[in-house]
Amino acid sequence: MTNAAITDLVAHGNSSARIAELLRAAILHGEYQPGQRLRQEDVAQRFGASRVPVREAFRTLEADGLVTLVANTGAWVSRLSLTECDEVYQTRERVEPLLLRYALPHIDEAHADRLEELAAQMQRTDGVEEFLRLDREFHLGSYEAAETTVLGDLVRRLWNTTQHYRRAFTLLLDEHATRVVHDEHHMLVGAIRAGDADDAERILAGHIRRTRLGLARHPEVFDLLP
Amino acid sequence: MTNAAITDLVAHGNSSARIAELLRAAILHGEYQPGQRLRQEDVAQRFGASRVPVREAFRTLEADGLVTLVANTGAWVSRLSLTECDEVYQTRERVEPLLLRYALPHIDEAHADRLEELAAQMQRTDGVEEFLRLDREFHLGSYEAAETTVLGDLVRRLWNTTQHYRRAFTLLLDEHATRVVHDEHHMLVGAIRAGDADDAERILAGHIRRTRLGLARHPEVFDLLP
DNA sequence: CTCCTTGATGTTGAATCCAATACAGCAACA
DNA sequence: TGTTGCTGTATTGGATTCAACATCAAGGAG
Repeated sequence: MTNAAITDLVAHGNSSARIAELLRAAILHGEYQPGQRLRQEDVAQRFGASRVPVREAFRTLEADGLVTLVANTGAWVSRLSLTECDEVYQTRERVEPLLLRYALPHIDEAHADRLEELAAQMQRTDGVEEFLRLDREFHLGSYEAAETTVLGDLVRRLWNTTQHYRRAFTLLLDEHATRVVHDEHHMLVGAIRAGDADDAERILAGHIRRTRLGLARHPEVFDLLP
Repeated sequence: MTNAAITDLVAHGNSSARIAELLRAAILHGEYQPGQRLRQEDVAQRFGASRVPVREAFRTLEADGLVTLVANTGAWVSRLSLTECDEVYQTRERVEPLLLRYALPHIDEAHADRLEELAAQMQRTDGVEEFLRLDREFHLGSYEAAETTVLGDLVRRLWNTTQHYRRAFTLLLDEHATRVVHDEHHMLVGAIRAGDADDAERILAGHIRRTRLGLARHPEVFDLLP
């Protein structure tokens, strides 16, 4: 979401749900960094509300894993350790292939074309932010057709918690690694087109696993973060 | 948690976290049924607090999947459809074996003995509530040693969302099905003792899958709920 | 010089009060 | 008779106000 879009929304009606949404976007966008303290008063002022709905928004984002609350003390943007990050990736490795399986039968030709186009765009871009956006759109886009309730939310949450670490990690990708990533994206589209759920699951699990192992080999990623 | 324990806690200091905890326990204990409306004023009175911390507790439980909030309208105890329930079980089938794998290397002899004892107790009991309590203690107990943060919470949440359905489903188990469940529990302890992660994963996944398929064969479970 | 106590200050947490919204019941009309 | 519009009431949502707690700095005792 762009900053202009955020500002637009501020003008409209107030609600803790709105604040949660905007604050989530702001955190994912990198406006607040992991470990940074969130003062109720500041956030309230920023969104033109009182502290009560802000506290409710904090509770929502806490459950999303984006904010860490400590009673009588304060709120911080969540900060994952290397092991926690690894844990999230291991979980994603198990869960996302299942979600893709749910989505598979509902992905039509046009949808697959769109995914392929995203993969191609990703290959052409140089910007890190652009890459992150496209990658997110590609993967979450491939799950979009799934008619699930809990599972979809769960996966989105896992993505959100690692957003900052994806950004830092992307900076460390060498040419070879990048090439493999792109190859896997195209293979994934192929399996999706063929409607081969087992194959798609295998490729996706491998894709996530590769990222996880890459992350484990580059613990310095965590030094790039504040 | 017993009702007495709940009442004890009411007397102590107030906080939205405390209310969330007590309300969670009350819902899981069956005091509030799926689909039942939760009025802020009622809950506030019950726990001797004002509506503000209750609203925060609602937000927490919403993220837990126990409460469903509709803006400007109200809060209800979450009610899962058959497909949603199936979805949760499919997710558990993927995720819990991973958590068990995390726990496995930290389970010592004494811990395994305790699990075996729980499995044996479960075999001896006739009461549904007792069975549910022991089953929960057995499985979550087997994960207890895992030094995880997100994954453990995630699994606990999945268990919570299906608590009412587990209760209803247990009532429908015939003698044969019950026997298979007990067998699998003992096989699981065996694999845990042997430290065989692959085998333990396989058994646990099958165990959860069997329950899921049983649930799918007995859609009348959902008629037992209000 | 170090460690503990003690107060000042800022921040969080909760209660009360007020506004806005949804809902039920009733009435008027086609 | 069924539908639509209106009004009163119950309930939720948010702002303000006040209390409780944590943090930090300064000062005093060992």
